[in-house]
Amino acid sequence: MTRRIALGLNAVIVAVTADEPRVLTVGRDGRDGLPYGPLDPDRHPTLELGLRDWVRGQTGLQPGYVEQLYTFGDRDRDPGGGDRHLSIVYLALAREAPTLSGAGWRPIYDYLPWEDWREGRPAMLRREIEPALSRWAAGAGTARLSRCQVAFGLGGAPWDGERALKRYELLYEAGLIDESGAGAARGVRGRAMILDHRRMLATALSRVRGKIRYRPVIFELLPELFTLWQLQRVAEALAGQRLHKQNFRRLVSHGGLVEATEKMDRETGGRPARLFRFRAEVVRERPSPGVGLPRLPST
Amino acid sequence: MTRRIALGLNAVIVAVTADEPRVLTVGRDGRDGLPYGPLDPDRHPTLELGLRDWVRGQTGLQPGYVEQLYTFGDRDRDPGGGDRHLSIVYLALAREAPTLSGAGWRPIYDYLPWEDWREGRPAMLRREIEPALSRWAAGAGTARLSRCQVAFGLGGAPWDGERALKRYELLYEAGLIDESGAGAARGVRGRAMILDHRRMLATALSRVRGKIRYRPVIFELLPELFTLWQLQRVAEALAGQRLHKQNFRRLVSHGGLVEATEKMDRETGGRPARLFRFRAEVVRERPSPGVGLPRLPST
DNA sequence: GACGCTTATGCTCCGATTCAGCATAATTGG
DNA sequence: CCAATTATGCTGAATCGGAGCATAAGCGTC
Repeated sequence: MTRRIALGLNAVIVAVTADEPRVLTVGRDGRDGLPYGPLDPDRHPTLELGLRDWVRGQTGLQPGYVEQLYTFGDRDRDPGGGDRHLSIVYLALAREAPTLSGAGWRPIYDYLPWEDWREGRPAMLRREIEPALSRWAAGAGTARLSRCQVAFGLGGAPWDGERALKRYELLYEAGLIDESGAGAARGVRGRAMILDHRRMLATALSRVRGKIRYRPVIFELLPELFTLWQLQRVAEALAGQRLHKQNFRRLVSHGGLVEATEKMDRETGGRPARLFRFRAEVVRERPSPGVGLPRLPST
Repeated sequence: MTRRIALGLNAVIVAVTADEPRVLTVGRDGRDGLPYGPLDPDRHPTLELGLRDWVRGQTGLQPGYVEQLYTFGDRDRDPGGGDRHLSIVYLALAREAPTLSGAGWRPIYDYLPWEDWREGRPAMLRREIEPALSRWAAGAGTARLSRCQVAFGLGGAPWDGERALKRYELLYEAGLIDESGAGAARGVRGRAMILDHRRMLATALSRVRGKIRYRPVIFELLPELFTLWQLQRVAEALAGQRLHKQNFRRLVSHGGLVEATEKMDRETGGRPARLFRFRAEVVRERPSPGVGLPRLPST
């Protein structure tokens, strides 16, 4: 035997444009995939530099913020027999910019539509996902049912945006995801990706939703100057839920996360909005500065 | 050229005994290291199973809770020339148990003594670390100084337990850590480990301190039944700081994290303490149940 | 220019949570 | 019985987060 190990680098590059969170994808065989390239021990002194190298080459983009997300290496992700394929996945935050042809920005919620609660609870949850999960959990002990309830906020449990990965894994395990091989579900529960790239996306969404609460990473997605409404729309896009406008303003301004400038934005349609900028000093004042997202009570 | 890639698995196994957080180490060449073994693509269907396999073989331990921590792969961690060494590091939580000879439990704060604030601010911070960092930051622009202040809670910034990794990295970068090669500091700033294993430990400490806030993982370190005082001591040991007793009790009990049993512990020396157990149902009621640690105000 | 529409922004009220300390209960060892 | 020790309950101040009202400042229409 003695299979060899192939080590790849993947990037989940996130941007928010037109109030929509998007991920940078590259087309492959007519299906979507994430930017990818093998680690080259000679050319890449660090993993992160290797990743940036591949991203630049495949998409033309040079993201600012990059952090390691997870390393996927289970055997069942190998395409055929032969080598064992591991992938070290990074999360990157960027402002949307033109890309090389072949790459493009796609709404994250095209792939994970049940995660977008901004227009209320997605109807597909009740119409498709809940019945299917019920069938899957029926007669399989209470553990499975309980996992479904916790992940999807059923039976009195609250919906937690940060459990996006758990939800994806449950749907996958239940055979409701294209990638799991059950052709019957084809196209129904969100757009598919190659290999386990959609799982990577779900991992990234979970991480981002958690992270914006306690680290000011959201400003990586915004221009230097922005209105509080723009900031709120980006936070809502990532969190997948609406926020209370006045309270959001108070939290970020009283929290010292932003500071007002003299400039105004007159394109709002109503009263002009003041332009703000990120206050980098906040990390010296508070232990975990981030945008306050509400902990939704139960459904 | 064409260097090959060697893929290893490391475990940071944490337990708390006698009010002291400990890590499981194995001796190598008279120095401490973490349990380690190469990934075997044939024997290990998943990374986690591979890790558990190595841990059991080297220490005799079978930890309950395991999660992936980080993948280290920068070139500068390779011992000599030749292959590129990557390591996928896992965090495990366990109850302390006897181990095979060669392995043993060591206090985490032996390696990272500046992280233990339970007896007040460690004197070494003012006596050794602050002066050395000042010298290192002097004349190197404000960015370096600012990083030191944020990481170590200087100049009005608060001390944040979760920044343990940032602190270790700063000390390393400043040449104040044995492992960074500056022999002058030998033994002064905590016990050393082989390779970059102390960095892995710092990563694990950061993760644990963050995680106990919003996931009930702390119960992995406790027996089935425990008193609230035992629970608090474990939380204090990990957080590296003292907590207010009455409030801690109220947070965990009113928060639904634990439930009282009929049993009592009479070994307390004073009034017997009620024994509690973890309430697993709490994850269905609250989005992020964990033990409440105070966000320390500035120093 | 008055009016209505839209968006921005400031402020209040209230309930929940957190912080700090006091008070009381139930043991043990003299 | 008393003092010491530990567990546990409770109270009041301070803070935070949630929901809404009120006002400001632009636009277009008549």
